[in-house]
Amino acid sequence: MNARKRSRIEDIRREELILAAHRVFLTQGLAGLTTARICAEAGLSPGILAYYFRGKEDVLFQMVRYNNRILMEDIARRLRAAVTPWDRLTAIVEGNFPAANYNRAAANAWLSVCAAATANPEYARLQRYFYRRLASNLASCLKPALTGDRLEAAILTVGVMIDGLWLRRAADDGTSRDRAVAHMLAQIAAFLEPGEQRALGRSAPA
Amino acid sequence: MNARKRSRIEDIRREELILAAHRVFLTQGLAGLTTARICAEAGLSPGILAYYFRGKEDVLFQMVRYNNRILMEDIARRLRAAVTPWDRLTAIVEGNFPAANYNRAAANAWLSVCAAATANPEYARLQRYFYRRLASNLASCLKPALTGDRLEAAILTVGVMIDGLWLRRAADDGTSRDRAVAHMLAQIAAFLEPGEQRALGRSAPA
DNA sequence: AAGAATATTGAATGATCAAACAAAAAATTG
DNA sequence: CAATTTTTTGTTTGATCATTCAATATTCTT
Repeated sequence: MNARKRSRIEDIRREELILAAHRVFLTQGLAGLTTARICAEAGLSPGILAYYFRGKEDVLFQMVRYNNRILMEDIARRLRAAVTPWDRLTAIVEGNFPAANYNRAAANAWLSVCAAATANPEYARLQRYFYRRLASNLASCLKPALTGDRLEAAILTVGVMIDGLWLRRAADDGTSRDRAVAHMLAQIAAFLEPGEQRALGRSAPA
Repeated sequence: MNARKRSRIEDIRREELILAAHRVFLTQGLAGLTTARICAEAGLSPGILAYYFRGKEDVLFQMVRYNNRILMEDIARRLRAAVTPWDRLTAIVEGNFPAANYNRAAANAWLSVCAAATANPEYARLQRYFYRRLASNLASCLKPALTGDRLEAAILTVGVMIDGLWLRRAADDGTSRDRAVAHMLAQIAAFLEPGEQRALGRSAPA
C-alpha cells in the first residue's frame, strides 16, 4: 500500500486539471484562475482539485512547468532543423514567440507569473532555469562570431528584448508576431559587424 | 455649497493617502496593497479611505499617475540639462532607471501594474500615454541621426529594452542600475554607424 | 461658547475564494 | 454479489479584504 499503485485515472485526472488550468490561465490570466474555474473547465466538481493536488499552488506550479516544457520542446525541435548558427538564432527567436500564443491574454498571463515569481521562490527557480537555458542556447549560436564582453552583452540584449516585446504585447497589443520576430533579427544583425554576420552563416541580407 | 470649497485638510489627506499607497506599493507590490495597510501607513484609520476616495481603485489609479508624474518630471529635468542629442538620449535612459527605485520590489510592483493594465482600461490608457511620451522623446533625440524605418526600429528597441531590463530586475535582481544604463547606451551606440554617432554629438567612444 | 459643518474612527457587513470534509457514487476485487 | 477501495460531489469552514455606517471627535462660524 505504501508503494502507491498509480492508477490510470489518477494520471488522467491530473493531466486534465493541468491542461484545464493552462487554458484558463491563457485566457483569464493568473487573477481569474480560481480552483472552481479550473475544475469547471475540466468538467469536474470544485472539490476534486484538492484530491489530486496538494492545493491550488501545486496545480499552478505544474501548469507553469508544463507551459515551459512545451515552449522548450518547440525550440529544441526548431534547433534540430537548423543548419547554420544564424538559422539556430532564428530558431530561438521564433520559438520564443509562439504564433499560437503571442497575444495579449497570454502575454498578460505570463506577466502575472513573473510578478508572482518575486513572492514565490518556486516560480523564481523555474524562471531562472528558463533564462539560463535561453542564455546557453544563445551562447552556442553566437560563439562563432562573438567572445567575452560582447558575447555577454549580446546574450543580455536578446533576452531582454524578448521579454520587453512580450511586455509590450500585454500592454498595447501593438507589435504582431511576425513584426516582433523580424524586428528582433534585424536588430541582432544591426549590432554585428559584416564579418561577424558571415561567421554565423547569415545568407540573406536585411 | 455646490462649488465645493476645497479645504486644505482634504487636499492634505488625499496626498497623504496617495503617498502612503505609493510607499506600500514600492515595498509590498500591488498584492500587498490593501486599504487597511494604506491607511495604517498614513497613520489613519481604515475607514478614512472611502471618505476621500471613491474606493481602493481610485487611490491606486491616482497613485500610478503620481508615480508616472515624478518619473516624467525627473526626465524633463535631466533633458533640460542636456546639450547634445546624445546627452539627451543618456538623460532619457538614466531617467528610466531611477537609482532610488531600481530594485526588485519596485520592479515587481510596476510589473503588477502592467499585468493589471490588461483588465483595467484606465491603467492601459496611462501606460499608452507613457509609451507615447517616451517614443516622442526618443524620436527628438534620434532624428539628427536616423529617419524612417531605422528611426522607428531604434525607438522600439530602446523602449523594449528598458521594459525588458526592468522585468529581469523583478525576476532575478541581476543587473545593477549602473550596469543596466551602461548596457543600454552601449547597445544603442552599437547599432549606430560612426557617422550617425557623430551626428548625435557623442564624444566619448565606448 | 453654542451650534453647524466637517473629519475621523472602529466595528459590522458582505463578498470572494481556497481548503477541508463527510457522504454518495462508481469501480474493483474476492 | 457483497465487500472494499477509489473517485466524485457539494457543502461548510475559515480567512482575507473592500466597503459601509453609525457614532464620536474636531474644526469652523458667528
